Amino acid sequence: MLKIRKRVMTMPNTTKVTHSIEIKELLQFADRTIHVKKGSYLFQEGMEAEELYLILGGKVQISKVTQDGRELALRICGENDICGELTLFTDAPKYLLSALILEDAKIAAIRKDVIEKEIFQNPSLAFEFMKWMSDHFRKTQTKFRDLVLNGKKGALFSTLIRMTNSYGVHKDTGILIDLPLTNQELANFCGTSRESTNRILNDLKREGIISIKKGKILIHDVEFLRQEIGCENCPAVFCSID
Amino acid sequence: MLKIRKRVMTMPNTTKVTHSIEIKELLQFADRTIHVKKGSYLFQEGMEAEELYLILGGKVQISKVTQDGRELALRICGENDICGELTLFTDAPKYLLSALILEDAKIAAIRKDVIEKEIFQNPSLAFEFMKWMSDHFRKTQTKFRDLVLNGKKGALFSTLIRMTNSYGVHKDTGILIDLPLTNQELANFCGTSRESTNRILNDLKREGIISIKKGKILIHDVEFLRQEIGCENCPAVFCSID
DNA sequence: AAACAGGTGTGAAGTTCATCACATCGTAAA
DNA sequence: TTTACGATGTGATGAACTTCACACCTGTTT
Repeated sequence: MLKIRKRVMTMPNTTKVTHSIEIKELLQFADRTIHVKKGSYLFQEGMEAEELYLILGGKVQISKVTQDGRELALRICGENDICGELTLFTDAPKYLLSALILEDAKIAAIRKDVIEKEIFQNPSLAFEFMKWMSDHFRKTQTKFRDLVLNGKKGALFSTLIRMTNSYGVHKDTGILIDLPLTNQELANFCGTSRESTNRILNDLKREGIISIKKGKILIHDVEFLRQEIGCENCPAVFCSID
Repeated sequence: MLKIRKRVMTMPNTTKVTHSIEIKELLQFADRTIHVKKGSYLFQEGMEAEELYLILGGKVQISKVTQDGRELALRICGENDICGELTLFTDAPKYLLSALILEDAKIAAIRKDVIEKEIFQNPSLAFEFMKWMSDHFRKTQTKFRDLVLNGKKGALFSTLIRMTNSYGVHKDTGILIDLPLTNQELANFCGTSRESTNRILNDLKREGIISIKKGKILIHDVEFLRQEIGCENCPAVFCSID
């Protein structure tokens, strides 16, 4: 049974702000464009890192695999997102995470040395890149807070809210998360077991907060989820999964 | 009772790398230098953010207070650390976190507009700043992993290890964390209750892993803590609390 | 010396969560 | 259609963690 905590009324989120106009400029420095099939890896943890990637289409999941075989999913990147960025500005050129293709993708590869040099010479690009890093950092930090402070239920609610901001499609009955997700995949984002995730989702279904159609989650009452985790309604740029 | 998991042998950490030589350059753009007393706040969540700060001496704890009054501690900054950086490159000029002075501090305040302009005009500074942001991001991300995947004990172990990297003083019996910390303060870093933290610390004492002298923790066996959380022995730049 | 305050130590009870075990469901292949 | 397989749903059990309650300890004030 869900316990609803009483909360002060909150303001609605602002709409999603993308950096696509600026970040897209990176495309001109691309070394090559590649097509990668669902199920394969764009890169894997420990691999020599010489490039970073700009997603042109498709979906890529960034995750970390632990020594004991568990997986912690961190992001799902789509069009105009950047990944492999963590290896920039460092002399240890190994990928720290793995990038699994969820949906056939078209990706521009940009050499690290090229982008580093370009950033160095182009203040405007440097500025945009810093802005992106800064936004990206806040996403991680707010997610951190949600997962650490609000237990496993908080982790799941936070993940769902973020997914609506990144991949939500507005319907008249609510917001559809346009990603095919299994319970296990969702659990990997929360650091929970598949069973716990399943139980919480079923509680939400019974309460009419969500429903599931063909493996995709439709959220009828996002506000409920927000209130449960004490959401401060930060702009959607800082509350997304990409 | 502690349960010791078997782990593969790991390599020792590299020594701490600081960015002080480069980041210190920011000092020339400082607007003013201020002295702040223990117990007061450098800034608080929600306050108008017009400056960021370079710590010249003393200690500052960065934390987030939740709606229901709990506190999540994120960093302890000391000499040459930067704080208030999250408000850069954004139009919503409010501090997102609070900065409590733990130890009388001398701090240089740098106006946001000045630093942004300077970064824009000085590629070398921009580059160093990005490097710093990038390192800082990885700290957060590895901490995230430790806290989400390894339970509350993992959170505490991770926090202790990070503290040895930031404020550890090598003694012949181990590494002394040179910070006066109460159980509650430590718990705030881990998202746990004071009691849980106390119990885990006492287990560690009984096993001879740590001992406590005058409110400061002396760690005899850091390697044990590392193995328990499946530490990958990343460089200390990415495994610290500052 | 007595009183006080903030921090520590610990049992007991209750909640949350992971794990195991197994039934069911839906879809795609044989 | 039957079989097979991956995903879902759910009880039971135990471990991890929080919460409450209170004793104790230590240094400081009166």
